[in-house]
Amino acid sequence: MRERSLIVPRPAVRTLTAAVDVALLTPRDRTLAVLLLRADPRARDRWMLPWDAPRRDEPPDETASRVARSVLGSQAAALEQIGAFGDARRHPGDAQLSIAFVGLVPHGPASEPIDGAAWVDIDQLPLLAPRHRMIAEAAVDVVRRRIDQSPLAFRLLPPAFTLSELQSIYELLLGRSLHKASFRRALQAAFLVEPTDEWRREGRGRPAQLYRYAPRRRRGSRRGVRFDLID
Amino acid sequence: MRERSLIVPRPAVRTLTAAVDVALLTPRDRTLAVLLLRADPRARDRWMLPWDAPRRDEPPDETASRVARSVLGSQAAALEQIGAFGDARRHPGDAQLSIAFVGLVPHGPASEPIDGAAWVDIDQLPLLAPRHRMIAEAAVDVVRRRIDQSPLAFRLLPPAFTLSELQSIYELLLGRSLHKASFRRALQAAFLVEPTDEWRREGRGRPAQLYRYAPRRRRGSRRGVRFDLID
DNA sequence: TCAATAGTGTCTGTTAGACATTATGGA
DNA sequence: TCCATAATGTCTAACAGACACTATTGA
Repeated sequence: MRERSLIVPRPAVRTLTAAVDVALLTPRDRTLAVLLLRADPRARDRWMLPWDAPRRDEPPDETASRVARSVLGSQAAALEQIGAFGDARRHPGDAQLSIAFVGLVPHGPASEPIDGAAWVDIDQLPLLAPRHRMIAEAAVDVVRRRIDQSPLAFRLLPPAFTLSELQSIYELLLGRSLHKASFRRALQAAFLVEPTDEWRREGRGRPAQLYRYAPRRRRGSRRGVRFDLID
Repeated sequence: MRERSLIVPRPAVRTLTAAVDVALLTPRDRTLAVLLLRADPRARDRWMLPWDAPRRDEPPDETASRVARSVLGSQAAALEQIGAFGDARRHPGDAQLSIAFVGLVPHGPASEPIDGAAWVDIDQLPLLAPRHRMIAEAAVDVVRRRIDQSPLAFRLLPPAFTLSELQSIYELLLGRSLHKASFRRALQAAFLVEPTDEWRREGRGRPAQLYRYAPRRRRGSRRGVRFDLID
């Protein structure tokens, strides 16, 4: 049967044009916003995601964090790869392949973008290259899907936050409202946060205690399969 | 502030060498096995994942299914992208960038590989290029993480299967044993399978009814956040 | 008959979700 | 005082997990 192994000859690599594209997300009002750059200083209605080509021998994740730093300033967002996109959809630099990353940015003064950039509501994307629109939507998708598996919500909040703010983030990402008492019970059981001795008052109502993210132990979670399918 | 926008000049793409690497997984005994090819007909102890370069204008997922077909025959495995790997770890074709895919193959006669290929226990990987070892491990990781979010288990089984087989797959992927009655209750509540009127007897013991995958409705699953963290 | 596996009924401790109540601020 | 928000206590239905039991085959 040696002939059959000839079906798979030793392959050789090919070159293609590649770019690293970054979708930075932040909570804004009641939805998520993505950071866009003007694609052209003269065209005021064409936008793009921050992106760049990898430098020589630069791994994609380093390219991504370099791109994120260049638009957010020194602050380094926590980036995660979404995947590689290489179909016919057009990229603003006509890259054949896009390596896409998503980053979560806490809402606040640190998230002020540079000139020429703007936070845009994810449900109201302007004119974007098809590849970039696809990546922006995939970024939201990835975050929504991983929210219950890793502590992503805390990356969208400043170091100190109220439990109501935390719950809002979860509701934003899950796309549904949660029961307050249950939410706090689950939070307490998970040992994810600890209270500070600060309180915040805003407007009327009782002031809220501030908490910080302080994961103390992984919950055993020795439970059966739940079959909570998404698709 | 027009000067600040100069910090982000319009980027240009670069070319790099790329490959599409495929990790095909199948259940085997009590663990997962990955399909490996001999890296060199003369070297009997050097192996590699199936891979190839994308053809001109061929999207990565098409390259991946082409590679999968070439080693599995006509059968098309359900492939999913793992991500792009581009660090210094060496690739057998010295590709700078790997676009990695994972595919799930049901155990059975259809999974017989071509000559020069072999299913290898995932815990006993032989000598592999570092890039490929990384991809193989990431493939298992991805599958384990998504098992409770999508019906991956059914892709590792033939169209008709017993509930004990299904439970074994879940136990294999979750890495722990499940309670039989609870497992079946959860399965029934999820409306994922339906019984056929066939039964299978093997060796001693009562014959098992065969089921087929037939998702009928998405379970409401309107439950609070569980905070079942993985990391 | 025994051994082995499939499949089901029942009980119990846990918990998600609902509801109500108290606490504490501003207007 | 009234209203708004935070925070917590209690109840209940649902459910995960444990156990026991029946069912059906081969040896």
